[in-house]
Amino acid sequence: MSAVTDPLVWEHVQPAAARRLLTGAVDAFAERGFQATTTRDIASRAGMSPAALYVHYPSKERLLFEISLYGHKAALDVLRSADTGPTPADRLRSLVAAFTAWHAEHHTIARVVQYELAALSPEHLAEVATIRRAISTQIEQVLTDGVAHGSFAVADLPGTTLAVLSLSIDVARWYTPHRGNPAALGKLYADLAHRMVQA
Amino acid sequence: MSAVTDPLVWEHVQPAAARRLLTGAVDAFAERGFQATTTRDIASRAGMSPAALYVHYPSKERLLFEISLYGHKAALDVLRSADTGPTPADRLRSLVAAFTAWHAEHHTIARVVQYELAALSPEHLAEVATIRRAISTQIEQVLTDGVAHGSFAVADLPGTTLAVLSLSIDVARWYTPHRGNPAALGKLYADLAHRMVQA
DNA sequence: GTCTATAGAACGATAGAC
DNA sequence: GTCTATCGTTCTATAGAC
Repeated sequence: MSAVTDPLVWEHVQPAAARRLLTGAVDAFAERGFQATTTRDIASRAGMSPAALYVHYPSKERLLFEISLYGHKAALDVLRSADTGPTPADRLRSLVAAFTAWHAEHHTIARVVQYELAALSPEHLAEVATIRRAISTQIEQVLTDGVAHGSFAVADLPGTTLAVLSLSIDVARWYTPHRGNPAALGKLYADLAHRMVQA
Repeated sequence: MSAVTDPLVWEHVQPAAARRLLTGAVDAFAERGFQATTTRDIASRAGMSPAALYVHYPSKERLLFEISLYGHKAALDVLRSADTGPTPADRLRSLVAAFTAWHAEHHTIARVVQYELAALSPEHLAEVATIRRAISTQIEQVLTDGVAHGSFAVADLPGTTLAVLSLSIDVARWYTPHRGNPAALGKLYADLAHRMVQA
């Protein structure tokens, strides 16, 4: 079962018809991009006529926003839950493993989250940008703590924060299920990120 | 002067009208994506009517292909020229510094190269895929050499190759000129990549 | 080689029946 | 809440004058 079409992921979307449209939109946006996806395509993936979409969503952009907002919240939740461990090194490894595995496991949602920001309205973009800053802060804080603790050596804090995030985010670009499993990839990337900052 | 609109970069495209269309297309594709860009937009950036585009290019996709093919060749050339140094560590640092700086300096071309592959025709995609494999091989070889030399410790060779490439490629997603200069970013990333694989 | 004009198709979104 | 039908717009690409 694909992570994207896993109904548990979108259980909070009601009624079922709205959920079918939303999961169809995730698959289509991830596969072809927002601009190349037609409302007819989304509706037909949900087994409905083009007009039925507008009963549940006022526009194609609103559908994108619902996906992007939920995806950003889910990614931030994953990071906040993973920020545990006795040392900064343990916390960083846990953060990177979880964030990377999420991008692999949910690579279709992640692709929409990371690569379709430009298609959002200015208001909707501002809303997800707030969450993006919180995600970045979560990584930056553990690096700061590691430097204070003496276990990390970081010459450029904002630059290294961005590099650690980059490593996980880029997974959404290339990942397909046949290219390794999310947990193993998370472990590898946790190791690589730790080595990047180790004193 | 923006790297993209630097006429020296596209000097080989003749006549000048074709070059103006091509640089307009690079800017538009990088800014809005291939699907969201209209032929009218490209033509107006070149100061021409929509119809004039078709005197120089048979389709919008062909314009994308010319940009993507040239961009891939330029990226591979940068890597091949940078693969120098007495030790694998020196070579890796030089490769990552050059590849990263290229993605920053030419971030608009790089964005088209890395994020618009899905809009290419199957035949054109196959052609650039050949170059992409050569790019990947260039990094993988130096990692292999470093392991044989005893200076690198790499648990997962294909996974680490991809991670090193990811770090540079993702620069195209977020880079703007106000976020640091390409050479400094290249140095930082060379250091981070080296630490990722150091024995 | 550039223009104006437009063909022909597809798009997002709406109207109104059931 | 779903359908069929379609509105009004916009798109890629072409025709033909200059």
